[in-house]
Amino acid sequence: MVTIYDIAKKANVSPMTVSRVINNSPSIKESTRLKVEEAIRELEYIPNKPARSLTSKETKLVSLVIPDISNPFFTNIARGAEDKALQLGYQLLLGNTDENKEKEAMYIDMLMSTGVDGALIVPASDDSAANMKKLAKRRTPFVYVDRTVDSVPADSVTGDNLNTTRQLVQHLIELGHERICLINGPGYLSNARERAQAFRDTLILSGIQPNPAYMIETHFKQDNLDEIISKFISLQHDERPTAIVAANNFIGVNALRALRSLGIRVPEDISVTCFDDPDIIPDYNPFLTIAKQPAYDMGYIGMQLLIERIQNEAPATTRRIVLPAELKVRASTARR
Amino acid sequence: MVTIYDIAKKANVSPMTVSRVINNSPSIKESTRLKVEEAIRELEYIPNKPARSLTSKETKLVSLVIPDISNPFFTNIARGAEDKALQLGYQLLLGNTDENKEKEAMYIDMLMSTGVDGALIVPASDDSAANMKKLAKRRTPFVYVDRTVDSVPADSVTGDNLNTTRQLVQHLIELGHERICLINGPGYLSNARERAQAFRDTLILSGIQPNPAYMIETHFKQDNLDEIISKFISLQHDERPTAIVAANNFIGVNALRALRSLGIRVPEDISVTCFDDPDIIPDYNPFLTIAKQPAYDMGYIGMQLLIERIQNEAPATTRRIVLPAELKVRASTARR
DNA sequence: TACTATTTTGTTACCGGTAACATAATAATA
DNA sequence: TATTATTATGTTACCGGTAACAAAATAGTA
Repeated sequence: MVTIYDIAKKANVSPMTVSRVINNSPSIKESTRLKVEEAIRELEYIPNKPARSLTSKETKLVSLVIPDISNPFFTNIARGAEDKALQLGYQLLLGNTDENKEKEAMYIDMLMSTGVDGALIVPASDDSAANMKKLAKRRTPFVYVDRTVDSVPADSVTGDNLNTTRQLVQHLIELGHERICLINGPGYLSNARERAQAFRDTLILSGIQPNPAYMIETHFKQDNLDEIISKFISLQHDERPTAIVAANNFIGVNALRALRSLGIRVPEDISVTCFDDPDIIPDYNPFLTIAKQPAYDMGYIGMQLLIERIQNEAPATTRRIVLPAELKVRASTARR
Repeated sequence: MVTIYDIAKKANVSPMTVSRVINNSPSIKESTRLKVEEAIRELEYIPNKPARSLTSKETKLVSLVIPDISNPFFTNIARGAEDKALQLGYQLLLGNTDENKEKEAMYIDMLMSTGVDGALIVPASDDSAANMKKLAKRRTPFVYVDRTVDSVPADSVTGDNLNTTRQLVQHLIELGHERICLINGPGYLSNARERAQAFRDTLILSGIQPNPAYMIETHFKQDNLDEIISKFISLQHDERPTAIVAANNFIGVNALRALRSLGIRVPEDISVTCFDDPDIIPDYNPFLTIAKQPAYDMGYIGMQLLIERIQNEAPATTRRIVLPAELKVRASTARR
């Protein structure tokens, strides 16, 4: 391995001078700079970042901790985050928690040990608080994306759950639906809670009494929903929901599958709508009516906030960026 | 920051003893081990990996360099790679080249500087050879996934382009198609070349003379194909292709879009088939007949090979793993 | 020309670990 | 009990850089 000492010898200067050239310190005579650069080129010297980190206390590494890169919503967050990171000279470490807080804890430990300069996190649960506290204690900056853990404050970039839920529900109400059910994520996630609240509020605002039986908590992963759906379907006709709001793309697809397997037609028998696109290619399957959250921007802006914080360019107060979604009315919702 | 020196002081031992406890060296008295572990817990000590890297010459970091995480094919590769890496104690760095060899060069430089222990690479071009040579010179192990750069040998995990292309083409021939066209990736990519070759060979084997006009090179990205497709469509009736093989998922979708915008029906007027699924959720949009390559496995196995190589457990010769694809006949191909 | 200010380069120590060797403590053996 | 193995711990130097200070070289001024 070629080090600054090799360069120094070759260029007949001290290692410190080489270091200065590498970091283009101003007080270097042009002639020595050229001499050193020549040697660097000839020996194909590449600076050793871990060594540098030892004194500089920074690694130029940031971590992205998400539930699952395979969910297009998170894929887009990842792409946005990576683009911004690269642009600002940081490299991105990826971790998939699978919504599991133990796995999350592992990543948090690894990332602190690796000495990343900061982390962009989609927390797995409110119980992630312990993990977040570890980061906070270590003064490793981090930013929440999509969800927050309110007991441990930090900058965040999230969707506007209130208005997005409202858009979805109002769209259904406008189509004449009243018995609308919400298949939500788990209540220990901030976004699921916000969506539940907004769901209730919107119904009430429209003069519809929310029915707790119509609000189900599942999780944000791919799964079989036959049981839940068939329970709805087995209700007598005037009790049966006519529309479903799924709290994310996977739940939406889960619901669609269960309905199909039960022989229920969408949207003829029941309307379905959800948060986020199951497709990563826009409009490849333009069937589901969705509220498309700006996932790429969430990652991009989140990384921006994070790096500002890393570089001490952020205000002392925590910043909460809330981004609107776009309602894409397509074929899975119909007039009642 | 808490260091082994702090622990040493607290536990009344030398730093070296602390180091030994951390690395659970065998020759440590049980009582001191407990004492030290106690101190580690109390002070919440976390080992500093960059410092360790300085002497150990390893970072436990591996890099994944792919064209675009947003392509579900690469998303699955990434997930497979990350799962294996985590399992073997490595962290994954992500880089998107956008099929651009200058961007690739940037990542290669960064990754060498960061001192990753190895890299999993989907090369952007045959001209990536210069980048791969840099890695080889530095003795940074790397493994090709999906594509190879033959001038710089290394382990590889690729799809079985020959047989996969054959499956696709034969499926079309069995449906009575003869004027089949291939919309391929760029000729400077090994997989595109192999697919072109297999395409020609399969036709000849079936007694069909390959028509060079039916073989188009584009690129593996999302793009507008109206021009290319309308050129095909404008051919007189008995010259007009009746089926399209797209060399990847994006090209498949590009073709579908162009056909739709030109008012051509699929599969009534023309059959369409492609490599890889545009969906990441299996069968979410079960329209396109595809050859589904085992992307997750490619990433998983690729990472396995890479880490074996890193740990000097690999044979001296380069290994070439070739994985078969699964033909999923769906709705976009029909009898002629 | 002598002296001071400024620019350029070098020296030393340290970042947080670990390898290699040295020494102290304990156990085994005669 | 003295001597030798063995086990447990400590010392020193180094990994590849850089910060902080020191010294040398050059420029500016009287």
